Amino acid sequence: MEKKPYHHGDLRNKLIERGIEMLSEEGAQDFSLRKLAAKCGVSHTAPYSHFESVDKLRQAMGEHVAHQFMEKLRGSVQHAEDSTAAVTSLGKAYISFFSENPLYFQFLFYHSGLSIDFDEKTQSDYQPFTFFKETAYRMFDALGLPKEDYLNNLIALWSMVHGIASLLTNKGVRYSGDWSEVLSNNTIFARRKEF
Amino acid sequence: MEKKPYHHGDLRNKLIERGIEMLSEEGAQDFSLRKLAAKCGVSHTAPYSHFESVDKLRQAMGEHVAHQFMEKLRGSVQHAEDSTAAVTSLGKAYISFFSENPLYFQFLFYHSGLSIDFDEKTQSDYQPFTFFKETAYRMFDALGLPKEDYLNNLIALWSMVHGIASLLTNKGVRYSGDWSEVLSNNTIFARRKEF
DNA sequence: ACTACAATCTTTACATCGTCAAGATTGGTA
DNA sequence: TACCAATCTTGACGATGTAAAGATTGTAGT
Repeated sequence: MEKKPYHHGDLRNKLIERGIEMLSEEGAQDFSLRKLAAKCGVSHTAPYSHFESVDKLRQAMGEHVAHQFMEKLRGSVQHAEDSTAAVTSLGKAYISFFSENPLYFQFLFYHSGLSIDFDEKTQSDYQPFTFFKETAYRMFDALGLPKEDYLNNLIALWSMVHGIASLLTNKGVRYSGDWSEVLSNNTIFARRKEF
Repeated sequence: MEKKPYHHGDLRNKLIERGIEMLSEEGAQDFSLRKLAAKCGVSHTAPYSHFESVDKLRQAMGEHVAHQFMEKLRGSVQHAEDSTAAVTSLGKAYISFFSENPLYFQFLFYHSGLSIDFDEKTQSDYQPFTFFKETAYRMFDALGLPKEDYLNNLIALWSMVHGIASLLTNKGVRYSGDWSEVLSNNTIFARRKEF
């Protein structure tokens, strides 16, 4: 859409895109403003014309990644037969997104300034969590769950999916099995009367 | 046990302890070797006599925190009536540990060099995961689960607990409810036939 | 008791980092 | 055409992790 806002090129967008590239290659740890500026062929302070600090840049990069994430989540429920199937494929999409880009997890949840508010009734932002919530609540409706259990079950579901993503993207954790089946194949929660 | 290994004091241990203090106060982001050295009253390169790099220091700090973590987990199952109660209070201890020290989560799982191997049959180290596994398997025995479901259910349980800890320690996530009840009060996993 | 040695700590130096201030470049606009 | 404001560069600052060289000092060997 908006291109070449100025004479030296599309720096703002290039910073975001090459920044995310850099992230995928080197990790959030080794990311640096100066290296990124060099990779974009500009001086080390040029980014300050577009972002007031490196944190604001990270935030913009985070929003970009969050957008990709959302696209994946949205696409995953496109052809779901019912609301339960929608939640299932949503969870799998959540997990496979980070499985494909392990470095995005750390970045998205710890460096992007993203926020999730479980208390807020109306989540205004175009955010992954809102979408997850709506999809889950539709399933809860279909299952006829008591309304007062909605929030707790939403968080339980989200925690499980998020926990799987957190573990599979952790370099210190090794598991040769299929992470996306953890959600499907567990039987223990159905067995126990109370934890 | 081993104290004052040399003439200027117990620097190695002091670095670890004050380092963890610093962490609790300022967060893993603002941690710095030089500030820590200053806080210990030594020059900024003195730590290099005990740790070859800042990452090795973090690793040692991680092991120290992991030890505290283990103490908490061990204590939590001390008076459990049966194996199911043990798993429940273990999960709650896991969650409340990070609830009390939110900054430890990031540190322990991303900066300490800790490793968890779900594939390994015999986990040799004195590690939280091994303990969690043994406790969970004891419950699976009591419940008469099929052996081939053990690993998958272990990971499902761990993911849920870990996911809750991950969310509650995330500064971008707000939830005024009680995180430690998420594990207990969910009903959705018991309801669904298959995800 | 004296001498070496090795562990510990200090000083100095360097490259890299994020950021700030001042000035140069340049496209659009009046 | 002249100005302006957005964009980019140059140079500098303090903070960071770390390498190299030298000083200090407890301990071991004679």
